[in-house]
Amino acid sequence: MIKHDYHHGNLKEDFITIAMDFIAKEDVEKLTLKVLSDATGTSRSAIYKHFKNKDALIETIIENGFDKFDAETTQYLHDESKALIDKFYLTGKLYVEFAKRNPNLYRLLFGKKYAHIREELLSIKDEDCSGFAALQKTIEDGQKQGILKKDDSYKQAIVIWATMHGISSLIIDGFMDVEEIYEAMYDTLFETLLSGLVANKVKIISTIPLLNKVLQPTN
Amino acid sequence: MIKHDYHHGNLKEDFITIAMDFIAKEDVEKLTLKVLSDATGTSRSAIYKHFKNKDALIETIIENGFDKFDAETTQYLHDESKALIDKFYLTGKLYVEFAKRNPNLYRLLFGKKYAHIREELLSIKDEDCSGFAALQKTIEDGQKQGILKKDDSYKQAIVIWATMHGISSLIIDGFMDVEEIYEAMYDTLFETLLSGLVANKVKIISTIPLLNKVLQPTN
DNA sequence: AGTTTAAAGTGAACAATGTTAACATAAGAA
DNA sequence: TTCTTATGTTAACATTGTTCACTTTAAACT
Repeated sequence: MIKHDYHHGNLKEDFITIAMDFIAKEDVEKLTLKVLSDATGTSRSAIYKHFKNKDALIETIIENGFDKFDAETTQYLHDESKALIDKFYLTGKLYVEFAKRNPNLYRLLFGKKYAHIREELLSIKDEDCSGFAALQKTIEDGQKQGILKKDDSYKQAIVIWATMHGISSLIIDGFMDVEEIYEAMYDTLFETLLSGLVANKVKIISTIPLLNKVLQPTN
Repeated sequence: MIKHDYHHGNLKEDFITIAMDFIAKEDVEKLTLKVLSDATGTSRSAIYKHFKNKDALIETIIENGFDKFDAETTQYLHDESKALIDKFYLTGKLYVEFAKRNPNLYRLLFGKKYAHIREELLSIKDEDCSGFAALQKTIEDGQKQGILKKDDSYKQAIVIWATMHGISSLIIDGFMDVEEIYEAMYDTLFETLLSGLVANKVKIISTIPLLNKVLQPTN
């Protein structure tokens, strides 16, 4: 008679940790319940005592994923020691690098497959905590300081987001030889993007040499 | 004894047509072999006489999909009756609208899931046929005409592509109330993007009022 | 302490999926 | 006509998520 380890203790937490670790390495499609039961040494159906179904686990992963994403990408937006323009440059870089470092998680958070779960989560969460709101606020600061064109800050935030999302997606979905081209590509992209956002005839203050060189008023 | 319809005739073509039609309406994930066998009135394994496996069918769909994509998005790049700037504006709009009209196909063509198939296909195909090459050539024309900044045309093409891919993905993957915001959003995005690409002190010729208003030299 | 109860495990079974193998039929070439 | 081959069929398989009836154990309540 086999002695079973009933009452594992913190099985729920283990499932979450294992799932997060798995997604750090492989696509969420390959995360099966068998992977989880094998890793925890439990039976295939043990997980159903802790999550309603697989989607409920994914929901937790997405929740944790957004926390991780916010923690790793928004820091400069709240860092008042940084010049405003630099906030955009550095935050954008953190964004793309997060996607590069966590391609499977990024796809899980921003892809279509689990959009229904994401929407449910984001509708519950306090929207003011999100990175998007912080971005929008930074844009509004830029407008007040005369650095950015006075325009709908929501639209401008979307423009910036779409650009970063686009380059991130192209990179992690296999359209670019990442290590070769990434650095130069990001700078070109950022220059182009910001040229369209900054107000004319304003001297840009930045500690990043590239930005000083490129974004000075032309007249 | 049931009379079976052996030798369907053009079953392979039917599978392809049905699959394309299916993806026009639903996600490729839901395209199962059962869907195909039911739709053709054949057995579950009939498809294996025409395709090595499911991936081989998907490969055909992707191939057809790229043909469709090129046919529906690149027309203005070769239309010499259009002003150069308008080519970008109109092509970008066709791009986003293709994604909006064919979200499932767009995701299939540009997503990660079948990237291995896409890469195999694109490595075989003549690269000069692709829309990207046409975009790059148009950029080079713009540089020669002094309309666009003289820079690496490959990088500039990536910037434009990333921007359009980004906004398209955000829209079809559920981040925007599409009908509400799309038109205005696209214009803002395009203005911002193009401001960063055009050469300064050059009068832009366009038949699109928006572009005339926004992109004139400021001095 | 002893009993009850509920939480947290187990294994067997389901239907749906892609896939393969053995078999059946029909069409065309010899 | 006969043989071969293309093109179909059915049955079976492993893997997937999921449910159900059962078992065990920790803790709560006399």
